[in-house]
Amino acid sequence: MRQSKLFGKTIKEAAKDEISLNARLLNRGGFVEKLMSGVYSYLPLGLRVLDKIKNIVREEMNATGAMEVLMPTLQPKELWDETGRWEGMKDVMFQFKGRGDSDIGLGCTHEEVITDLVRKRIFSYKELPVSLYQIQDKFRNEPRAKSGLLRGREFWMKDMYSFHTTESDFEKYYDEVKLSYLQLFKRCGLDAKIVEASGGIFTEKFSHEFQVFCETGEDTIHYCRECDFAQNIEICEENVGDKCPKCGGEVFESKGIEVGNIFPLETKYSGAMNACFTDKNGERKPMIMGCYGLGPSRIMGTIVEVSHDDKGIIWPKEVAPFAVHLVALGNDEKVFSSADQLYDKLVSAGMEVLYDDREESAGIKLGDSDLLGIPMRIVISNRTLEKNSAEIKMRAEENAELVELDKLLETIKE
RNA sequence: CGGGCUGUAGCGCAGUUGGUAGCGCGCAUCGUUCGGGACGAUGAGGCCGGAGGUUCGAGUCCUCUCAGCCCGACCA
Repeated sequence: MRQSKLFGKTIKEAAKDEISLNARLLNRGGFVEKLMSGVYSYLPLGLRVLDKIKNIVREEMNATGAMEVLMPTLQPKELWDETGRWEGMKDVMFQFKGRGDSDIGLGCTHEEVITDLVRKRIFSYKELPVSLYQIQDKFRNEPRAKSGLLRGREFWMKDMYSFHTTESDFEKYYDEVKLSYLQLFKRCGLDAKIVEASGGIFTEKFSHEFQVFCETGEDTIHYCRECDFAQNIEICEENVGDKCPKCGGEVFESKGIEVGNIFPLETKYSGAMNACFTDKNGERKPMIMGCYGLGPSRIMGTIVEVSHDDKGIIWPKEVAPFAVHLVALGNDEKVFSSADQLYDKLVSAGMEVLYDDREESAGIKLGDSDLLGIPMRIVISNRTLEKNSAEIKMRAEENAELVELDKLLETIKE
């Protein structure tokens, strides 16, 4: 991609009413643009990042044996009346009239729809277990949208639902998804910790949150550094400094951003909606369910919160909008023709390259490059051409190295 | 939903006791620059968030309203 053609250029000063760091950097870099409170457009750069995150999520969910589906955003009141949640969720769900007197809601979660889908298609224990997920825009009329991409009214969510014949089969899958989540967060450059939390309206049991420790998080976690004990303070009985109930170590506190949350649903929805299967003995039983949520757009914001410096974003390799930022410095024909050639070579070698071919000053280009946070930067200038070399810099590493142009491709491919 | 702050050019801001709107950045054109947000010149760009009121006259005063941000409450 030639930067001169890229829609969404950088801006120097962020809008003053964007206080949150992720929103400021993403807005300045031309990744997102706010339309209204909690509602953002994704520009080409931002969409690339979002898509990379979604694809990581896809790969990891598929690896658990789950299958991707896509359910509607428009949903009829009648379905939600089966669980009583049309009334129960009217504060958070956008609800309005369709044709005639029909009531329609915008999807804020999909338990009702998925349960309806599965009860229409699955009848026997032979067809279970099954796990289905979707990656979709969700709508919630948040009382207070805030913190840029972290809490929006329209946002991206991956929601997965699994259906099982037995509690033990469910538990086995639930644990598998836990590991899968840890793996996908790691690939996104996030160090997420599993935290026990309230089951909310879903379950009497604990749910499990995936928390990224970060000062700007809105959750507070009590945890032990010696073992894996960690609880959201909304359910935690231990205070800071108390003994860890699991290993006797000390309890610490941290703020956290909840990037994922998984729940044992048991038969709450299958029971209410009559989603049953026939077992070996010919008995009809409600399916045992789990649900597994995470937010790709919130992950994107979280990455920025935890991975940046004073000059801009530092994208982890797997989610970066481009692998390489090729920057031509100095508006000199020789520089541009060399950079053009290198760009063509890199692209034909399959590299994802953003090529800054703009006629801008060195300061602007390098500053923008810092802001955009692409992991590897290759600089071509008169200075480097004299040495028949390019300067390669990894983001967040101070020292740049000079590499001969001819050997550059091999260097990058490693 | 309570509390606080803010709405003036695309963005950041100034605008005095009420007298008819300005600066910086950005944008356009020209010239000089070219490894850390260079410089000069010229130019375009405004329903002062909206409605009502006070006044000879409102960006400025009053009332209402809408929007955004922050702190709470909420968070399926």
